[in-house]
Amino acid sequence: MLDDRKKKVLQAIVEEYINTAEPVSSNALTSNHGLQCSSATIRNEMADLEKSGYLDKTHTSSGRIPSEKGYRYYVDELLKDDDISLEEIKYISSKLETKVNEIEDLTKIAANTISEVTHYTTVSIGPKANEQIIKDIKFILLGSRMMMAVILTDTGLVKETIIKFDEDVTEKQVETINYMFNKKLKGQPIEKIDRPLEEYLYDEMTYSVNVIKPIIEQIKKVLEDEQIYLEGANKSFDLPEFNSLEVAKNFVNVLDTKELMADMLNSGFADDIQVYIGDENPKEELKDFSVVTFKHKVNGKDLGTIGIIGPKRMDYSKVISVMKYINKKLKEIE
Amino acid sequence: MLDDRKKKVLQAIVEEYINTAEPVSSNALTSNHGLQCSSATIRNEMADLEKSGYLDKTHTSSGRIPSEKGYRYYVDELLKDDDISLEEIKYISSKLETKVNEIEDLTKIAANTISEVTHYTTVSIGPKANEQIIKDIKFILLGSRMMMAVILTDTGLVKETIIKFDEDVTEKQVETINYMFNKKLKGQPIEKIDRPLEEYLYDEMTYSVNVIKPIIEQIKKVLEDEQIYLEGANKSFDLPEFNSLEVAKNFVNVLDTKELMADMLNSGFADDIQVYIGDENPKEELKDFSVVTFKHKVNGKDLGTIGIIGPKRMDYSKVISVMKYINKKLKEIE
DNA sequence: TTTTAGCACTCTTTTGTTTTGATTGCTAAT
DNA sequence: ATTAGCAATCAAAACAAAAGAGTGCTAAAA
Repeated sequence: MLDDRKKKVLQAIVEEYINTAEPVSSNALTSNHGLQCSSATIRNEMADLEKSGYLDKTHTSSGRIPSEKGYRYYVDELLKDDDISLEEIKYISSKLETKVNEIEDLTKIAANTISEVTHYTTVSIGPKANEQIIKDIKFILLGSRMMMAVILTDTGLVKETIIKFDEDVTEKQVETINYMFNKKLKGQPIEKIDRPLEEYLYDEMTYSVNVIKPIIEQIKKVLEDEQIYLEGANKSFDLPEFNSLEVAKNFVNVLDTKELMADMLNSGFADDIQVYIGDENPKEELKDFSVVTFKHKVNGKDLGTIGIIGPKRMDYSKVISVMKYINKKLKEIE
Repeated sequence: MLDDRKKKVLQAIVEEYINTAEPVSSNALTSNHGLQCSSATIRNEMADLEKSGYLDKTHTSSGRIPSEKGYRYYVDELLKDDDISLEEIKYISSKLETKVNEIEDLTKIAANTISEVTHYTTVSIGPKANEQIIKDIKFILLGSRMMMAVILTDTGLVKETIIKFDEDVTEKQVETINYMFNKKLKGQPIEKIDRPLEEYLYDEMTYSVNVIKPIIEQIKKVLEDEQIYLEGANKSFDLPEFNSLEVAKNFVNVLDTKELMADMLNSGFADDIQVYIGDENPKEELKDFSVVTFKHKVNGKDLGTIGIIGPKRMDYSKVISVMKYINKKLKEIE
């Protein structure tokens, strides 16, 4: 366990490094940071902290930088989670008051707001339909061989898709389809749109496979479809760590890989805020970055996930404060 | 006017520079490129070409690189537009055979294919609704205060949107709305959904402003909405010009600015392929890049636009060949 | 008149060396 | 337990020299 002064030193180093991106020297900590001792004493403390793995050196005679263990300790034990100004609160509130017609948009707006307030890159993904309960399905004929299906869920999610057919479909058929789908699916979870349902419908209805099959297929497809939204990719490029071309390239690569982003946002089951520091990231490609994710849930139902990607030297304090505040606000809206 | 040998020299330099990204020396051109003369002669030709503005030097004793005028001449006069292999043709064809339910998807697939074949970053934007003719509008009640509007146009474009109300809306009202909108709009261009229509509807229908207003507003909003799709942002980072942090940063900035991308894709009225080299770009921010855009049109109706963004040292030959082929293929599909 | 060989000159790139300065770790004094 | 003092360490900056690639020009050859 770290004694009080060690905690203070560690905290000071983490915060200083987050601010300056430069290794922190023993001297730098004597001036402010409320440490009442000489640089020599701090040097001793730093040596200890390094021995226990909380700090790293870039070379023999350099100042210290936090190790991943150091960041972790900081996030778990030393963090302030109310690092948010009145202006920021006002700004966030006003942004979240935007009227939205689709709940996905709320997640997008939240992600956009987080990116603006924290100056980090965010990614977001809409609600996962799978867990939701079907409230209503509507089929609308848009042409002789084209139909739209609209699925409404208990959380207010609306998913619609166009379905095209190789043969004509009549108004009458659509009515039956409407009736049958609703009879079987209303009140059921979305994953009930599956193979057994398809078989059942083949039996019950006299229409050809050419009608039922595309409907099921297309609905499944649109429900699985995970659209990723990116905000402020350019913001990261102003950070000094992105002066290394390798890091910058890696970053663009990561952002460009939609599957990776989706996996990242879907990993972690927690309802709340998750912090992944460097190697803690489930994805190898993210090992040089820190990721903070937060799932927007209501009654255990996923309404979308937002992730911040930044350097390990991320301003965790600010990020977590902002996320907590937004989380609170979102819950109020529901 | 350039004589034959000068053309050959210019072409060789452009192509060599596109390949190697290094200033081209007089010596490099003697070996291959079918020039039957010594390096001294080539040096003289190069000096001439530089004097006429087709070539630049990076410093006094360096080889030459094409100037923007040089690239322009190359694109206008020296380009081969059938620089496409059998494998590429096969690959493109197979990709474009993918069944799509919405025409926007076709543009996305084409953009993705172009990015894969050329290894450049592409951006794409869906069809502009404005110019299209309304074929049908459908309103579907999704709840007591929620409605969906679906607009179908003559080119097969389908746009749908959710509209929420502050008061209850009845099935009966929806029927009237359906009737009125279709009566006024069927066969009309989409821009007819405007203020005069709104006024007319206020007069004709007895419903409150609270119903008509959100419908018109939301429909207008969704029709104006321009979603930009990005493909292969990471590919550009493998190019040597992106070793300059400034260029890389600029590039990410540009891609991140959706409005800029939209403007870029919307600029230029031509039906066909447009090449913007460096300063020719209508947007200042793109002056270090070359952009090739291509509008996918059928009967003069916009079905989406695709843009390639890359270094000025872009492989115009390949890019234009691929675009031409894809353009041809797309026309076949319609 | 056009082409080419030859060579001095220019400028970048690379490599090596020295200097500077920040910061530590350790020792001995407080 | 803390601190002042100082040698040791190492990165980064500044400087210098050498190497190499390529041109432009001149004068000879075609």
